[in-house]
Amino acid sequence: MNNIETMSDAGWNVMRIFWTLGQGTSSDAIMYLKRKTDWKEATVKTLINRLQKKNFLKPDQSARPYVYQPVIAESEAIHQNVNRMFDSLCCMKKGKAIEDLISNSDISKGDIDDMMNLLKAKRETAPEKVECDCLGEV
Amino acid sequence: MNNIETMSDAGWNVMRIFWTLGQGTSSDAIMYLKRKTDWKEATVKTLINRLQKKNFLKPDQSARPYVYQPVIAESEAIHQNVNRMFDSLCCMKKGKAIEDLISNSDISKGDIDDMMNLLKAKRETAPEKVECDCLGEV
DNA sequence: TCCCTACGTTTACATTTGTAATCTTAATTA
DNA sequence: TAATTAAGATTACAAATGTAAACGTAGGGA
Repeated sequence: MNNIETMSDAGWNVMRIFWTLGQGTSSDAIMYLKRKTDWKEATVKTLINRLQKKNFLKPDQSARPYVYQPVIAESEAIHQNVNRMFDSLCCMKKGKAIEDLISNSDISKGDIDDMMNLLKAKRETAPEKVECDCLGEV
Repeated sequence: MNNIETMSDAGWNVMRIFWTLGQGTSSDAIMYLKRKTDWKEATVKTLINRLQKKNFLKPDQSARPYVYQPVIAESEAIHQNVNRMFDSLCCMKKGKAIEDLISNSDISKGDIDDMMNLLKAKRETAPEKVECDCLGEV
């Protein structure tokens, strides 16, 4: 619920493995990460350790090798992550930033349809203009 | 063009002042930031300094107090920032992440319209499904 | 002209992160 | 059972970051 802890970039890549597998051992992570990074085994182990300390990963210690499971759902983590980043953007620029993301991302037809419905609804109550808030309260 | 340097969160908030003002002195930044943070003056000065070192801010030193100007455009910085973050997301989840952003952001009617047009065009060539790439190359 | 002060520069220091080596211990095999 | 190995834990260390104090100096006012 209240995960104030923030996930590092490197840690994020480790979590993606466990999110996708559902669960796994450290050697699973090491194996898959070898495909996309040139991290040494020790590096992955460190990352797994830090992820545990931050309570993003929980090991089942009843047997060895431990089987690690994500404590936080991927969708929840993504939600927190992208919104935290957007919080730091100028309000006025968020629309264009989203357009930029749409342009640069592969999106399935289904997701596009969902998005268009969402936008259609949102348009009803959308403001004419969103004001910049970069200079703080008036 | 090739700004490999990354902007810290705190630095980002300083840049927003100069982006919005176009240019300004350190006391401008200190003044406006006092409205949204409880940073000491010294903190803002440090941040300005680091931003210079990273070549995000350039001072006009022909007179005192220096007048600082952004070296990188806000739109460009936002572009780099949001796309870098999206690069770290699972391909398959990007669509939903954008929907999440749309839901949680104030967006003007104009931007919504632009977005819908963009989506309409994008839909023509959109894939049925986007595959997860979290486990690396096949 | 001299001092004060605002503002730029340097130094400080704890924490987080990237990246890894090493140590320890449980488990497997000879 | 002894030796080897795999994997978890501890230690390492530089760079970046958040946060700020202290220092030095040019320019304005007494």
